[in-house]
Amino acid sequence: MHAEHWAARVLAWFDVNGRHDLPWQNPRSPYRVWVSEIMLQQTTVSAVMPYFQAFMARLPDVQALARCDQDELMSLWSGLGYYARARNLHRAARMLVDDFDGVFPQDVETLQQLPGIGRSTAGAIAAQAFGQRAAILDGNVKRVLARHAGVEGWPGQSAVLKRLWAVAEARLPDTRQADYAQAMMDLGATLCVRRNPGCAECPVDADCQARAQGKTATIPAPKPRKARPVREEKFLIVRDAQDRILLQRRPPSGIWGGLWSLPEYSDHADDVSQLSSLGPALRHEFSHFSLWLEPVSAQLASNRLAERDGHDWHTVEAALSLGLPQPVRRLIETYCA
DNA sequence: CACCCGTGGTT
DNA sequence: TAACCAAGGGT
Repeated sequence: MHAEHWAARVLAWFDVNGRHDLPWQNPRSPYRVWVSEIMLQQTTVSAVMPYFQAFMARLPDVQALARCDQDELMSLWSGLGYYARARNLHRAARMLVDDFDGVFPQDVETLQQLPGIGRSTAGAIAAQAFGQRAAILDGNVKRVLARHAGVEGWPGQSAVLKRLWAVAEARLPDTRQADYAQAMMDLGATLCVRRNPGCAECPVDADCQARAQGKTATIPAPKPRKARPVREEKFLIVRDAQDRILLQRRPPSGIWGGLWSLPEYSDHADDVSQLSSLGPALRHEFSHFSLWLEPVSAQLASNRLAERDGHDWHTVEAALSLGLPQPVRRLIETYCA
């Protein structure tokens, strides 16, 4: 496989069939590419689109992001999930302003030292924002290369991953780095999809190993799944004399880190005098467990809970403008509005 | 390496 | 419905 023969076919396909109108492509700046790459981790373009637009309208450059406060950032990220990404984005912005004079580094090694930027994201920024000859290896590219080169096994295994990186590096062209990176992702996202790939329209179908061996359904191998434990928790809806609700800021790391949420009964059993169910439990899926959220109206035994650090009364309207986890937002909309 | 970390859409 | 899937990185 000659790199230029490979890339020429991919790029020719991209020119006709690729995505050229994504919000972060025009205008394309290092800041916009960076934010989009972080937002797009583990999710889909359609989910990111509205978040990206709102984010850019409010925080148009790295300086604005660096000086934005945590609550506003979490409000902008609320509902997008994986909130550590937002916290890392914030930290990286302050590093860029403080240590890099607000100017993005252009090389993969330095980019990778910023929190939230791993090898693939560093490659994506280097290639797309700066035209560097850098490989990316996100889920799309893994699928394309694993199939075409016939690399079997689950890409989470280090040996498989290592082979895929080697293939990715070996096939880099000498020109059009930004287009090539986008082309590979587009090929994976629109044609070389997980199920029922569009091999008939594929520009590299002729020498695809998985295609030749009838293995497109098994390459790449899926991640081995484990059973998800199920947990349940009573979420407390407590009102004060002005009909405000009690919220608590969650710890800075862990599930929903840094977001505002309803107090949970298991944390505050001693402070609650009366409980009454408000409705059916709401099921929420995390990547590694399931949670039943039980909406419960509660009376406080004393005002000790409300006076704790990180606890505050909010009107329902103010609460809904905060950075809330999606199921908590749903509970408040359903039972407080 | 195993686990942690969300959410919405499909099958 | 449960399972699976979608532009990963941190610990």
